[in-house]
Amino acid sequence: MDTRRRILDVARELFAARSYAGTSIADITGRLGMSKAALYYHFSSKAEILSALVAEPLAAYERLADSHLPPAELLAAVVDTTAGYLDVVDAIGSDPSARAVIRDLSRQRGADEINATIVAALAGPAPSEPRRVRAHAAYAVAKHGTLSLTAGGKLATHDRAEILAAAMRALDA
Amino acid sequence: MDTRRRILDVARELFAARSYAGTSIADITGRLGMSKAALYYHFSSKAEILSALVAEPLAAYERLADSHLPPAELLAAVVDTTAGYLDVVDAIGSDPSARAVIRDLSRQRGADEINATIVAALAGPAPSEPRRVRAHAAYAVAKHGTLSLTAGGKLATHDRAEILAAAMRALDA
DNA sequence: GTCTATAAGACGATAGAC
DNA sequence: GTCTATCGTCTTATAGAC
Repeated sequence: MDTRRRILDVARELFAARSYAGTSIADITGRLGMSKAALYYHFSSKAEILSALVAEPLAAYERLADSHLPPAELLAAVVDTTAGYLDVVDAIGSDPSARAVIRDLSRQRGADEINATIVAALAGPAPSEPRRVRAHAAYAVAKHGTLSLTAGGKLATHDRAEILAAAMRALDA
Repeated sequence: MDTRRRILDVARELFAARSYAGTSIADITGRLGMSKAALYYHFSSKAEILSALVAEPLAAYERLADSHLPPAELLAAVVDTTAGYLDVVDAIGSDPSARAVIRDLSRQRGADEINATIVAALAGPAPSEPRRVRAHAAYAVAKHGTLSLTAGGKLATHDRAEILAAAMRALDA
């Protein structure tokens, strides 16, 4: 059962470097020193590896979208969720081939729709056009700011407070 | 010579939807109703299609990184460059397989390094840790905020002013 | 659980006719 | 400038032995 984890770790790393479509099963098993058939004992398809990788973070973002939290708490939750699943968000959140596979994985809402829901929650009901723009800006800070800031490492407490404050300033004119 | 443009248009669209590695030459020619051999009359390889697509926007970001503009002007230039090459940035800027190919295209600085240079310019010389965090936040607004805001369309003048103001607020505590 | 071997097809790219 | 046909390789996935 530890082999499963090792496969997922290597897959995440390679998907981040070469994308899902650009990574072959042989690439993964080659780095692990095992045969392709051995991998298929643990996973029934390539798509299932991706699915196991994204299921948890995707569900977390989905809960956020449905949380009805006020803007300040919602932004904090976006920062924490992004930091918490940093490696997966980095590896797969920006890979079109992975996103396409996830969409076809019989899932109702894709990542794009979840993002849009969160931005709408930040903007509030019947937002003015400037307010809508500021919601996009704040979400960009909370998600991509956190990502690029903590590239590779962990999010320190004082950095968390600072990025959250920046997101709030972007939201409130 | 118009055929070349039609190929690039379809390639950009498919790379955005399925990534570079996830798009085959047959996918592109299939949508254009031409044979694979016909495409290879206009481009000598798949990588050359990608290269033709990204050369101009990549050079534009590189000029920005070397511009030594003060923060306010630099952020405005990032917003305008991102909006100006919206479709390409969207299609390829977030695709790991494309980024890997571009890196191997005998180019000195990759996209990651260019981004880091711009963030460093925003932070200024010998920045404090909070200032460094704010530089990441401001760049996230200027790039990803602009991207998600104008998804598919064009950046309106008043939206441009609003996102720029949000980026400046993120930068200055 | 892991191996070797292989099926069945998609892939990038080319040859040569028109 | 575009076609059909094909080369050699890589791909996902499986069969069957250990």
